Amino acid sequence: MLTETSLVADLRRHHLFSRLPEAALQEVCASANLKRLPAGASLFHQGDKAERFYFLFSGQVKLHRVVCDGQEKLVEVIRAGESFAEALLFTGAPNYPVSATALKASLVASLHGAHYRRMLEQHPSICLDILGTLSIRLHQRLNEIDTLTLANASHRVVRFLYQSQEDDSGVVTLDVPKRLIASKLGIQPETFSRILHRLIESGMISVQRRRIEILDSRGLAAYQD
Amino acid sequence: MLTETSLVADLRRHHLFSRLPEAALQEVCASANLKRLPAGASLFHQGDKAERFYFLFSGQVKLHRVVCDGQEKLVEVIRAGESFAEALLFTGAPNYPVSATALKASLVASLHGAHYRRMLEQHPSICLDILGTLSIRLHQRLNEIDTLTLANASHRVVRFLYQSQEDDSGVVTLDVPKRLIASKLGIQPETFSRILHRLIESGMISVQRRRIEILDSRGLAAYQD
DNA sequence: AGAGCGAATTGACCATCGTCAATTCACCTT
DNA sequence: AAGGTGAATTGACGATGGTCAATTCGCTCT
Repeated sequence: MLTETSLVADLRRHHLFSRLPEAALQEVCASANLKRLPAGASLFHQGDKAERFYFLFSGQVKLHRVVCDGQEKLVEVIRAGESFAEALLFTGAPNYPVSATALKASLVASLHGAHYRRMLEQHPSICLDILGTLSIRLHQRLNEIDTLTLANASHRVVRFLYQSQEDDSGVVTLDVPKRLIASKLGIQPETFSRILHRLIESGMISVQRRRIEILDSRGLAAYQD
Repeated sequence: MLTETSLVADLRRHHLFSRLPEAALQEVCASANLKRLPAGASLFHQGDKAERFYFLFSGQVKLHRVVCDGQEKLVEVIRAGESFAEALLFTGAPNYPVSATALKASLVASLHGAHYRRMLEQHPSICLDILGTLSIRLHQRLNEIDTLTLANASHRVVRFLYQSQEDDSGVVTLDVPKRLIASKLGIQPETFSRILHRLIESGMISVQRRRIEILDSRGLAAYQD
């Protein structure tokens, strides 16, 4: 049960809920659970029965997969104000395709999927909005696949840096450990470290802790090996 | 303008149109163009203004991207009865993120996106169906990203073979040239050829032209290097 | 401030895969 | 049937990136 008005207001700002009539939102909140997760806590595991989806009020959660040889692969980092595991609302898939683990202490709402879905059927106009965001995610994935099939690791890192800078300021602030970035790029932490080093040596970037600055944007673009 | 009843019936079978009222479907057909493409013909290019989406009646179309160094990357092969480029109906993205080229002589309907979208707003219940298929695609991409980040090329090939066998029969029939498969897996044609060869030598599979048979399913599963 | 711990870095070595080139193969046209 | 074209294969070589191990760094907890 979700009652705090500031939290309900947070929900309201999300596209999954923004166009719901007041009564419908109340109903959603009534069937919601609030969960506090300490850093490192697991929310659900890949393969678990998927009945609920989530909204992150504060903190940070990672979605990740375990591939055959036990290696972990980062899929996405969820930030405050974002929902996750909502795609399976629509696929009818019975299990989570990823695991969710808190990176920092987090506050999440757990929502009942079937319940929300019934709500949606009564307010179908919202579907168009959701279609929009889902399509955008699809394109993001397409982009990621591009990155991963780009010939070599340097390409991927450079591309990652480009895509991660906020409003072309040339500044990239990593909000997760470097080894997770490496996992997302499909390379080893050692390789990631070495490539950054090479970029520093050639004067393209500078790195302090988790803050990376792009010094020579066009040089970087041309770097591509 | 699309009038042939057998073609309209084909459209009807597709989830984008199956639940449209008769009058709405008529209207969609009225604004449709029919196009014949010889093998190798281009339908649209990556970056082109995206106002139309497509339905493939017969033949085969590939969606592909060109990455920085001029290499081509296969994204998807479209088969008869499938629609494509429909995701951008909802993203509002102004340009195609991929190129479309006929692999075989093909017959496609070209549909006006904005027109269909207006139709959808009047029949919002269909959106739920579409949400379903879109979500499924999202999962497919997730799977593909898994495949691509799996450590080595052999893993990817083995995984590809598994996923491509029709109903666990152990038979995989490639419907595009091997070099395109290689491109989809993010490896070179030479590497693909060598890996298949290794699998043949160890008795895991047999290959005749484009027909691959999995002989030792569990051995293949264990192969993983 | 110091101890402890995981992350990050660095070095050395080696397997893997990409590249270039030559050859064979399959299919299509004449 | 012969010739031509692009795909597929095979070989040789080298660069790239993974693995293992040792060391340093940075943060947290006492």
